[in-house]
Amino acid sequence: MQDQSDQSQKPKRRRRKAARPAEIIAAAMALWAERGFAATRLEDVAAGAGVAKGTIYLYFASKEALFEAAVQERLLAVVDQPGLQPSAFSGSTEQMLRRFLSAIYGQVSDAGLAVLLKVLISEGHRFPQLVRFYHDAAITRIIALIGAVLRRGVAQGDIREGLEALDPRLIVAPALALGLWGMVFRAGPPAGTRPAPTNDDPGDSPTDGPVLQDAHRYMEAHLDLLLHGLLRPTP
Amino acid sequence: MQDQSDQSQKPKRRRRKAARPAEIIAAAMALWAERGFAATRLEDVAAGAGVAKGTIYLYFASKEALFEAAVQERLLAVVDQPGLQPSAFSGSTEQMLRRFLSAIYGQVSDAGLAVLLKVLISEGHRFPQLVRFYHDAAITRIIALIGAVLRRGVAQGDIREGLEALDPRLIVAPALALGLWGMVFRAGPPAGTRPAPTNDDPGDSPTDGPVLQDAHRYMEAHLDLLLHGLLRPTP
DNA sequence: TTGACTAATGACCAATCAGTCAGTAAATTG
DNA sequence: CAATTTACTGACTGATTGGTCATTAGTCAA
Repeated sequence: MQDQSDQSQKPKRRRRKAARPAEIIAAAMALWAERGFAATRLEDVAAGAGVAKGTIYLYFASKEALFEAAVQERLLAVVDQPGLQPSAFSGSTEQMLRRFLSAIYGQVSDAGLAVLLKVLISEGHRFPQLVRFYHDAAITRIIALIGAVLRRGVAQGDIREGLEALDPRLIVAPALALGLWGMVFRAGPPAGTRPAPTNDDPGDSPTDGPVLQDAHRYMEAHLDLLLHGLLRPTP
Repeated sequence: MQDQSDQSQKPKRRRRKAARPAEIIAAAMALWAERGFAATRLEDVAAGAGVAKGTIYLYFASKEALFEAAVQERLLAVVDQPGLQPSAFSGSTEQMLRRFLSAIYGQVSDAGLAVLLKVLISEGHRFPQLVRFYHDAAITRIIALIGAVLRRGVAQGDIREGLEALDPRLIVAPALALGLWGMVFRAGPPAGTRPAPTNDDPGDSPTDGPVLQDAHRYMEAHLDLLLHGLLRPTP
């Protein structure tokens, strides 16, 4: 224990009404990322945010409401990303796609969005209205954006005809998959949790390295694959 | 289910040691699919399987063990899929890829695998050894398979040079994304965002598994995108 | 300084649920 | 047809945790 004999600073409680909600959401998301939604106790969220459990209920009506608030807050940030604005429609198809994918990968490799995705995937049934909101606010918008990029590319003569109607999910899928991959395989057990400390094989499979590091390379490969496909140009 | 109205009048209990485990796993997976792992009570699993809760513990040591058994059983079935055997290495790149993707989509659009994926994504932290098993038994193998297809395609002159080292996850990602998409949005919002459904083209894949109609079109688009990319061939 | 207001607390409550086990009844054996 | 075995049952329990609320204390206007 450090001394707090100093009479003045550091009161045990502080009233910071404005800052609490964001802090609580941040703490909650950090815990959801590592333990999942159901397994995260509200008491731990409180501890992480430096408040007591009751305080959470001053700002959020329930555990579900806390998650809904997190999605709301986070999703708007995603959609307002500069690379996902209509201003992204300019230049060559490659430029448009690169701008778009950069924005998407930026969000997806950020832990924040991946956490919400993870919870939505596993616990979505509990939040039907939230799934709907997510669908309307994010999915629909992103899909429309990709559709626009495709249509513009075709109009410009860059993209093969007929691909205006390509399912836009095919374009984003690798980015989503990368984010989820990171959540599932990121740094297995922290070596303290498992009672079996048998130092196994080096486990340096080339495919599950540090995700953040080669996310950029992955994205470049993704872009190249999108643009040119696998086949080599016929002479 | 038919009830046997034979000489014996339907005893309240029946002893069917051999059939219980599979029935329990099936009931559990059905519930996990709709409610998730944590939210599924063992009592409901028991009801779904037509047994009492205690019976589950005759066959599985714990709730976790039940999930592990489900993964084990299901994963081996996936990997033993004919399209995922070394015999898939023959013919043109398009043939190889089509065979491979058919197998993958067949598994992914089957509810069984998607459920396990869903639980692994959300609850993976609880099953580190299971994540490892999954990684070793399925991921590594599938990734190696794709790597082989790529290398062979390059050797045959079909695939652009340099793509031997393409991250194989880029190839499977759209399939996984489709499976998860189905889990999150199934019975969700109506597809107002999808392009016009041009329904025709009876799914006449000869040896494919049961791929749903929508998934089939998605897969064909995926394959086309993989092979040719977006750009139109330069004249 | 004081009093009023209210943010913040944490002990407590009630509900949930994984896991247990003494007992029951279906099969099997002699 | 007992006697024996064992698959099966379901009421029970102990631990966990979402949510409550009477109490405490930080803040500020008068």
